[in-house]
Amino acid sequence: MLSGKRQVSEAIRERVMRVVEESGYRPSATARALAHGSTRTFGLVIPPTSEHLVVEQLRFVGAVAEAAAAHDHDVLLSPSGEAHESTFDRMVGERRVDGVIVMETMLHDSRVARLIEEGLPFVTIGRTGAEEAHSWVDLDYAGLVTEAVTRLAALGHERIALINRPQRLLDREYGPAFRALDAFEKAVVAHDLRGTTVCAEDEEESGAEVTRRLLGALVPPPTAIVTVNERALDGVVAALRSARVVVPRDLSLLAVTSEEHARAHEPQIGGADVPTTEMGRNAVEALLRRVTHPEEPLAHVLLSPPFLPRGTEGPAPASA
Amino acid sequence: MLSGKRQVSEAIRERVMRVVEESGYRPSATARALAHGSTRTFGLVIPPTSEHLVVEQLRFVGAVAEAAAAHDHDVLLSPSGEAHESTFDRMVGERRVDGVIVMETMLHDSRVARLIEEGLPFVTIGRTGAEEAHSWVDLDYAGLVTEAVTRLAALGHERIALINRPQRLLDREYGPAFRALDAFEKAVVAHDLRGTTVCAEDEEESGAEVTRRLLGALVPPPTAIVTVNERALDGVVAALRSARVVVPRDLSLLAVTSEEHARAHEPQIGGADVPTTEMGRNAVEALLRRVTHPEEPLAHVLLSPPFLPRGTEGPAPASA
DNA sequence: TTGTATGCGTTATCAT
DNA sequence: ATGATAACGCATACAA
Repeated sequence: MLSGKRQVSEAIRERVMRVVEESGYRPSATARALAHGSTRTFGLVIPPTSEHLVVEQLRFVGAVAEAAAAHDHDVLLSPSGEAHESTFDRMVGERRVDGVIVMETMLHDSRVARLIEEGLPFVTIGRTGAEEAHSWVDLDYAGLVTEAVTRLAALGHERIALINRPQRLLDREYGPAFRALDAFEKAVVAHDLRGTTVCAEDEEESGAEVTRRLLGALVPPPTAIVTVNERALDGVVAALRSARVVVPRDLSLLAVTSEEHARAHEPQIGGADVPTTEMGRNAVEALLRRVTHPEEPLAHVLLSPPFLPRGTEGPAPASA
Repeated sequence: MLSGKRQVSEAIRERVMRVVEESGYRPSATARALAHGSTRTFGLVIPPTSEHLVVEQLRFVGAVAEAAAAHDHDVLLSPSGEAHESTFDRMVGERRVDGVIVMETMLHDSRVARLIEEGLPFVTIGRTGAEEAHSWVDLDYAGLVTEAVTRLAALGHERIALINRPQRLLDREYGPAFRALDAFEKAVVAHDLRGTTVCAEDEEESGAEVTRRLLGALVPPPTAIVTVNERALDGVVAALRSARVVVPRDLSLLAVTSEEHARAHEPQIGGADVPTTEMGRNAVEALLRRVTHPEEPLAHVLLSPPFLPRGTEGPAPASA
């Protein structure tokens, strides 16, 4: 009972503190966890490295670790993917953690099912199909894509392309890819435009390749591109430059990507930020509430960062 | 004693297994850790997110998590930096882990001192000044930079620039930055060349800015650039393109960076790979040996990936 | 081969 | 206000 939960006289308190100082005593986290029933540790399920990890995700991992540290909690990593299922299994089965944050949540997610079954508190990054049933923190991809299309429509664009995340993620019903596609198609119909949607891998070369295809195969080509694929964006910019397509004179370009990444380009790419730090902080705090106050309502945090024009959107060029 | 350490008759084994199945029993990791004295967990000290994290580092974190998982171990994150010292303190002080992997090791590193003091097994990524005193996994930056300079000298280059990691890391005596600089200066002298060394932040814009300075301020400008700064490389390439400098016709460019990153450029950048996966695996296995066989010699793993020319090095242009 | 008791280092609950 | 003691859930050593 070293940690001040008891009424202690000043004298004895002094004495104890002195001994603690001198002997360099530190309580054992393991023993405390066993006795107290809480590990002061959160699990973080990260995407497999076999897929291309993006800077956004790294920043998020760091943000979670730092936010957890701010609340005196540690973070236990659990790589997901076929080969590493056992880690997740250990984490939840052996109760190594008080709660879990799940990255790259799918609309139908087996990990979420397992967590519900085990009754372990958790927060997902991105919503599942049963979004009312658990806490989540998500980015409003649908709203942001809709806004992008609306802006472009207002500027007179009639042919717009969406460069989405990898097809594999769409197939596995990855929320952001799924919702971006859905919102894009609806917005295109609403504004009576011609929309094209393509997937690119999370890598530059794929983004470049897809862009070349958009410019070459489509007749006439789109006058604006919207993308939610951070890594592909680099390739898009490179391909446009190679093709001597000047932004925004010949083509408008908007992206949902981390602000740091958007501003690293020349010109800086307009669009909305993926606020990784804020998402990490929100996730940790939501999880903490689930753990300490299970009776409180679930947290549903839908972040909608402002759209920042940075000069990469302009009026549609006179038709070809 | 569920885990096969005891001689059990087949009959009772069956019975136990059946009950385990039916009741969904799972041993508690915490209780086991307390009784057995080992947590089956490794700590991983990551750089602060306030600095620009690079893809290399993210891949390394993932690689460590996956390598640890392959040996039935989990990974506990510890963000380093002023504000988060408490996390590290908890990790080692309260013995939440069996061992620690330290990223971004400095030549004089307080965390290493602490770990030695505590007698906790650990492996550093990069060497400290007392490299014989502990296990480490490092990349041979000195050797790779030397090879780059030697190659360029053989091609007739006489003015070569090194774009290093941020000045801040040099000031704090960060090994890779330190050794790259040292090796560069020695190689330049050995081949009787004119060398220029500059630091760039870990971001594109800084790389571009530094490159513009090299091309503009130096008269005559260098005919070759060597860099160990992954993020700055993007800026270097962009600045060269803007300045209409054609690689390798006008200038040779070599980089030590992750292969994935080097190949994402057009043209692909020649140089040496930063083998993050291999480093992660080596670090985990070295740490595992320290934990299980403390009497065995320390592991000193110096990785020296092959230099891969990819067409960005050519003969020195006829002098201006 | 099998049952039983004690210890791991805390927290929490009793009496005092 | 303080001291003693029982859990916490498992491993291990010792009896049986």
